[in-house]
Amino acid sequence: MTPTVPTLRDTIAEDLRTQITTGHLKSGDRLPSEPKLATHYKVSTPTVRQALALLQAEGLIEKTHGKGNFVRTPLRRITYTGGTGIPFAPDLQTTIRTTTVRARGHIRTLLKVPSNSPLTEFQCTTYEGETPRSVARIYIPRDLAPTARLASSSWPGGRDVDRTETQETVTARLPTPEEASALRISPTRTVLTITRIALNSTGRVLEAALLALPSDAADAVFTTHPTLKEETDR
Amino acid sequence: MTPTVPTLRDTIAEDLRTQITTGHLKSGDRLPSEPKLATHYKVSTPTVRQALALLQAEGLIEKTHGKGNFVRTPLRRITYTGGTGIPFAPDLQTTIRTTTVRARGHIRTLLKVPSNSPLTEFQCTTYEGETPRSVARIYIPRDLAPTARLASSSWPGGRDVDRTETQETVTARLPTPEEASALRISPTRTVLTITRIALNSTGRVLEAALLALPSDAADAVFTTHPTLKEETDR
DNA sequence: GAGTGGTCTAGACCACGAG
DNA sequence: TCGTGGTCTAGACCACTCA
Repeated sequence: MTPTVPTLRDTIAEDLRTQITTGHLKSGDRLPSEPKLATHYKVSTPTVRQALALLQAEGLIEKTHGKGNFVRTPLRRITYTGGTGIPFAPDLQTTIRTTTVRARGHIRTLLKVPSNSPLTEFQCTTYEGETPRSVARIYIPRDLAPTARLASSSWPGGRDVDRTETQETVTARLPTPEEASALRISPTRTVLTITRIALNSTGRVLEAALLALPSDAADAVFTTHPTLKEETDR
Repeated sequence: MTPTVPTLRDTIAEDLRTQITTGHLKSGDRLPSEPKLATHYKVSTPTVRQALALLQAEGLIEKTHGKGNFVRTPLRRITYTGGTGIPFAPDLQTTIRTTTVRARGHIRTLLKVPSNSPLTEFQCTTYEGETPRSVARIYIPRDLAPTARLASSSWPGGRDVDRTETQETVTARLPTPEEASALRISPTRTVLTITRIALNSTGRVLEAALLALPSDAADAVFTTHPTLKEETDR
């Protein structure tokens, strides 16, 4: 059903796609310029551009204004592991900026703290070489925040306090302009977002974290060992 | 930095967006036709269409060939809860088709079974009224599959066997053509995919599940209660 | 300055939905 | 049949990159 006739842009995209996947066009290669592709395929440039937009959405090519269209070097996928701090992979560097902010809006709701109560905000960016691979904002009530050992390996709001539960919500959406520029991706490329809150045994929220990762090169992995409660409460 | 000048399509999209969010245009309303919008904004129709494409990507409007562009009735978000069977929300109906297939390719790797070993495949679609909200393919080695009680509330591969670990990988990507038609979404709308495997205490894979949900109306929630092992192994 | 992609125009024709 | 959106054309001009 719905055997719709492939459009010109689809057939052009399909042709380029096979050239890429068969290795005819290699990683990092520059594609012919758009006018050249247009004359080659005997179509107008907008049609070529629509085909390229498809390949861009699939993550196969990268467009750079003034330089050309390039076969995308496949990014190694990075993995966010549930319950941990920030995405992890070998050879990732992380920069962290720490500021103090006042609780408001969504963050306040997540942390269940009064309005304007002081929070420590960690702005984390993970890099692979020069390429940003994830951004995170982590908020911790200031009376819980570690102060002097940010450079240590232990994570803020981490394992030294009793942390009994971590709730993580995963969604995909278009990036905010800030996220797009921080990750250096096009505003049309979706990001995988993770909203995480950590609770202690009294139900107090120890931490709220908002993470964003380019969805075409990121996975989030969660491993659950069912507890007795989960086994019985249904 | 990068205070790029907003383009025509951006300003048009922004105007329509505020009209929608302020309630000027209500849920289900038909937008003026594209030529009318073009004359109203004093641009050409392709420019209007680019603006509409942005709103479509954001999930704010729905385009229907031959009928018009409509403000999208915001879909209630559905939630997939980590470790469970399929997405859940009130008033969701589920259809399940069961077949027997032979293990091969990716599925075989996930289940760690020999090639061509028999599997029971559950093809699940979750509906909210007439609207499909999730699709799932669940594979279980046939010797583990429940046979006579599919209609019961217990889930295949479920809690009656010792299931000690569930690993779930969450990604976002463009839907396959099959997923797009099954979910009745445009092939350009990303889906949130969940790949889940369940292990028993011997490490045997009890189940492999592939789920896909439209990412603009779905969340995946994972709650982890750290075990002693997780606490200590770092 | 040469070459590239980004934006936009002002049309054309086709395909779909509904009366 | 009519109005709608979908596809496509053949240009124009601007903005960016690099030599």
